[in-house]
Amino acid sequence: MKHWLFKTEPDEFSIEDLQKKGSAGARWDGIRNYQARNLLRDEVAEGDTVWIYHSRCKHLGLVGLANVLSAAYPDPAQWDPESPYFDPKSSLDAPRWYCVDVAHRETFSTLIPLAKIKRDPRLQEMVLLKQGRLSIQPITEAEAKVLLKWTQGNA
DNA sequence: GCCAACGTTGGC
DNA sequence: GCCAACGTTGGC
Repeated sequence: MKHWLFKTEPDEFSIEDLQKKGSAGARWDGIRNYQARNLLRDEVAEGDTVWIYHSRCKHLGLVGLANVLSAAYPDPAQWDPESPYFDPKSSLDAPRWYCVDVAHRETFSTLIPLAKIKRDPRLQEMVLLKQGRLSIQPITEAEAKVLLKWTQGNA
């Protein structure tokens, strides 16, 4: 059971939006970066834990948890000419982009700010801090333990 | 909203 | 297959 960090811009799709989807969850689509795609397609599994991160907004940080409902499947948006995620170079027999379904589990009563993560010596190796521009990224078991401690009593 | 960093595209 | 131009991400 792995831990992942999924970034989202709350102006586009926030944890509140995810919560409104209930147990049916939401399709996490529109991933158009090969490194993120490879992680989604090859490593993200049903039952994994997703830490939702709000990026490009006033309150940057981890805002809650979600469950992965399905292993990756081809993102239908890549074949929809009306979609902003349409990719004319992707064919039906060789899908280029993948997505997963996730369901809201919990919203933290107080977010874990990016600044707090940056300050903790145990979290300096987080992909979040090491590498920008990656919207799907792994969180190690040790990192997750630190983060989980911070959420205790916050649910 | 700015802009640095970085991934992608496409001409050569 | 190089690399300049371009587009996007994402913290500030």
